[in-house]
Amino acid sequence: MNKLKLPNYNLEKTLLGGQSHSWDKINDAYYGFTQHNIIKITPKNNDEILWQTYPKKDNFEFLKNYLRLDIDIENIKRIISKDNYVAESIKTNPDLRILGQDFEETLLIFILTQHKNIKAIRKCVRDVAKKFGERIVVDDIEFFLFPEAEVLNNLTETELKTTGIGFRAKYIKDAARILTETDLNQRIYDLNEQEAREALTQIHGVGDKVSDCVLSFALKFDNITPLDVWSKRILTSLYKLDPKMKYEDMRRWIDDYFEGYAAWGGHYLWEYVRVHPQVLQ
DNA sequence: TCTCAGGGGCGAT
DNA sequence: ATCGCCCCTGAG
Repeated sequence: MNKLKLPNYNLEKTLLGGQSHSWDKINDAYYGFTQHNIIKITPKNNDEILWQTYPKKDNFEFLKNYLRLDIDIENIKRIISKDNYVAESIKTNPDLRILGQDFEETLLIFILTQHKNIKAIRKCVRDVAKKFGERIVVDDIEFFLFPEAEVLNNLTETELKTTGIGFRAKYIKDAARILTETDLNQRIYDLNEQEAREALTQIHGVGDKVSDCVLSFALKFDNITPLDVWSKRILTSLYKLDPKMKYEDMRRWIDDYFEGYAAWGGHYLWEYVRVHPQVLQ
């Protein structure tokens, strides 16, 4: 295991919160899966971690990028502390972070999240991994990598549906096809916000919300936060926005409000009301 | 056992 | 611009 100094990083809220569905906490350690590796992180002494990646060991470049170790969290918290709701959330969820997850994995998984609750999402993501992903054993625990687009692309819609993903199967199929047959996977990193969104919404089954999940949770657009039903409730109920506002106008509003850090401000609010839905009353 | 809604998006009006 | 429906799963 490698040791890393990691003060002010809320592993619990960051890894087990709403931006990733790939982590489990088992005996005080966090285990996560991607399309390429299993990551184990064990908190130690409050301000450091022990970590390892499998099967390719010691992949620090991956970890550094995934945890976004270069972020100045204090500065961001200062910028987004605009009101009591955010301040309260920072207290409730101290040092919650935004991750830099893999593009392809994030896209595929958030396609699966449509019209599901968190529990169902976690189950169905694991079902897909278990059925079509590579098995890796760490600490005598069985994990599965999330399958690559190329693997999914070679499956029929019927085969995909054996995992219980229902109408999302044809969406996964179209995404897998585009990821396999085009260079989107490389090109996406050179695109600006508008171009990236256009490229993503070309995929059948990917709309505003899912593409914003990808922009925010994978592509590091710090000014974008996905506006799902909960975020919309927050904006209309707490911030008195008109419920009939178009998605695009709400997105512009929250981007402006958090001065380019909507990914962070929006996520602090989202985690807060998820734990305390009564504040929306 | 049955009903119902759930981290959206599509296709028909 | 609005609205029913999509396939499945877990909660009540």
